[in-house]
Amino acid sequence: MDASDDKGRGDGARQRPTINDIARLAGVSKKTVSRVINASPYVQKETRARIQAVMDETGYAPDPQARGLAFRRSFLIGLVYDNPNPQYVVNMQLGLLDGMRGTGFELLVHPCRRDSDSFLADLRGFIERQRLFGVVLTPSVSEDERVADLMAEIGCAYVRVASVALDQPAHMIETYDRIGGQAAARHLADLGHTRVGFISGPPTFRSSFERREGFESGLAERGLRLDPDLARIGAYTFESGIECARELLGLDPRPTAIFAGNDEMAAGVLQVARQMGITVPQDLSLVGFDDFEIAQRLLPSLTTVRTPTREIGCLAAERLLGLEARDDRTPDERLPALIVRQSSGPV
Amino acid sequence: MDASDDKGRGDGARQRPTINDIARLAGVSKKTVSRVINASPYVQKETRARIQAVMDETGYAPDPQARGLAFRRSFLIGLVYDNPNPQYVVNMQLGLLDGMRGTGFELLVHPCRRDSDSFLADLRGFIERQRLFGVVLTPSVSEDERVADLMAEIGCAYVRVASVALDQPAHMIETYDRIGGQAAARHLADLGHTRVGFISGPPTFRSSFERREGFESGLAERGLRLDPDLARIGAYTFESGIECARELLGLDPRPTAIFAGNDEMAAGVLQVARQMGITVPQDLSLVGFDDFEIAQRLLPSLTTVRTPTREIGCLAAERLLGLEARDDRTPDERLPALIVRQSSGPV
DNA sequence: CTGAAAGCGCTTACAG
DNA sequence: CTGAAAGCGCTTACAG
Repeated sequence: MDASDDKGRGDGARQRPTINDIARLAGVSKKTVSRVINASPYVQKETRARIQAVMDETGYAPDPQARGLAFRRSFLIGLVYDNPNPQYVVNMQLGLLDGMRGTGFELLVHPCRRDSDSFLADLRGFIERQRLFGVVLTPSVSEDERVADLMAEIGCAYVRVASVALDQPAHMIETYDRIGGQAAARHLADLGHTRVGFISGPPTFRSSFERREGFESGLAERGLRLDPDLARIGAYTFESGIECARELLGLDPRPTAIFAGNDEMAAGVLQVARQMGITVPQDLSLVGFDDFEIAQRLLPSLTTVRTPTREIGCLAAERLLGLEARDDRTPDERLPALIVRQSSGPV
Repeated sequence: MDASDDKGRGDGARQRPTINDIARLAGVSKKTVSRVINASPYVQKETRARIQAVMDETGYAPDPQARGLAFRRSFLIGLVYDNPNPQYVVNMQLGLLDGMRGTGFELLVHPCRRDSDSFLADLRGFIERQRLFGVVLTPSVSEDERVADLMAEIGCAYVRVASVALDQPAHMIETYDRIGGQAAARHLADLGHTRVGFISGPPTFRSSFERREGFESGLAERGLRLDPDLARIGAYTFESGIECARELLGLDPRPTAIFAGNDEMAAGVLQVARQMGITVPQDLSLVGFDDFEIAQRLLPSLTTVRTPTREIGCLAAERLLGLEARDDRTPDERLPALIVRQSSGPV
């Protein structure tokens, strides 16, 4: 087939130019065009400019499937997750796409269940079948060493998003949840609370531990400690928040403040408080974690710790693709930050 | 390269078998293997069995990139959406993946902004660059005729998910929002409400119109009509729900029931009611639409209309891939259904 | 029902 | 710095 065949095709979908068309129009071999596509330094400046001009004029874009076949590796990135929170998932996807913009890579989604018997086999099949360029792993998949081992074994690039460094820097984006827990503690201590309750996430999430550690260290800074009688283990779910809140708010004396490990559980606490006639923030201060949409929907609106998930996703994509030179953000923008709303106040 | 080269590779990642390996092991040409892969009828029964056995033993899976290159079409499906609700997006993705399971197709996500100047050009680039097999369009992208025209022009398979038939059956999955609106009206009328308010979504979503039409027809069935003074136009957002609720609940006499076009706006209504000292459901009955997670988090929990988004997504994928023969669901499972909770009661 | 040849649009390995 | 040949793993078009 020759590019001159193009004329006369009446189907409206004009044939896309190929590397051969560009080579012919620019008067070079296709190997030289290939060098321009792949940013090889071994192309004379004028030759490069001429080829680039032809590519621009014709709107040429290399075919990712053909390139992938020759490279033995696709231009696809997989997002592997088992996180149940839709807002986290969507924000992460948006962030990854931010980081991938203009690269020609595309995003494949792969929700999964880590407790499934076929979890690892499915994941392996997904990656090998598509010859993925790499994957981004989010909690709790990112905290599973079997997954990291699998990636190493099959030679798949990966970045783990987790609350703390679990791997070499090249494979990690940290969310520093500990700092968020610390901010919550300082906030409550500064409001004068001394009898503070805590509801953690489940032990299967590393963030549960990190948020607690941060909270305890923040209290310690202010000369306080977390009374073990005021600590409960939840499951990051609304229902578990309700359950733990019933216990904590049934104590006598009860805590004057509660830090919940995430917004969902904080919403449960708020509901129990209301049912028990405990007014927030007058009788009880409440702080959550995540700053998902629900935090603004609650009445009173929820003081919480925001993790910039979209920004984290962007960083993860950039790290995976080796694009971080273009990163001009200050480090602070990716750290958890306290958002003060109506649910917290002085003792 | 020969398959016998495989031994000795020490990198742990054993070379995948190719169509040539299968052909050699089965003692046939690769064209015949190709026929088995593509379920061609022109293969002798025993030959097919022998080839299939070799494929099973070796764990052979055809390379989608190589197949895609030869087919001039990838094995990728795109989800194109501009829906702002994370739960909708995630459920839709899960449903699409349900419908694609076992087919070898994968899901690419493409969030977009319909109001962007480059919206159509970006979409076209995305589809052509990846040579997508097809796309699933959800509201409000699915309601944009320019998009349908573009798909026809570039010859891309597509399925539109929308509240009402906007296209030929092969390109449509309907969600029948009208039926949901009707169910809400019947419910409120049966509870004895005659002075009912309505808050619609924005005119840019076809569902706004359909839900209202259904609501009006449901009222009409019970000999009631929607008083135009009790109707407001919202934007499917929490804030717009608050705004419209302030107006409706400030009327004298005020409505004894309100049907909000979605759960987000219903959450806004509930907040205003609470601030005004109006008790739900004693002083005001409230019904939403969607049954997103927030419906169960509210106090009182929200009576609402559930659209089975995940099931709809599964159907959309099956229609796109031509797999509907395997559909054994009853039609009713995909229809909107009223979920009665605490926010609605007798006048 | 089966196969040898050519091609999909790129890159690698080699040569100059 | 540039190019001709062979190959990536499949399918199409043709022949038998």
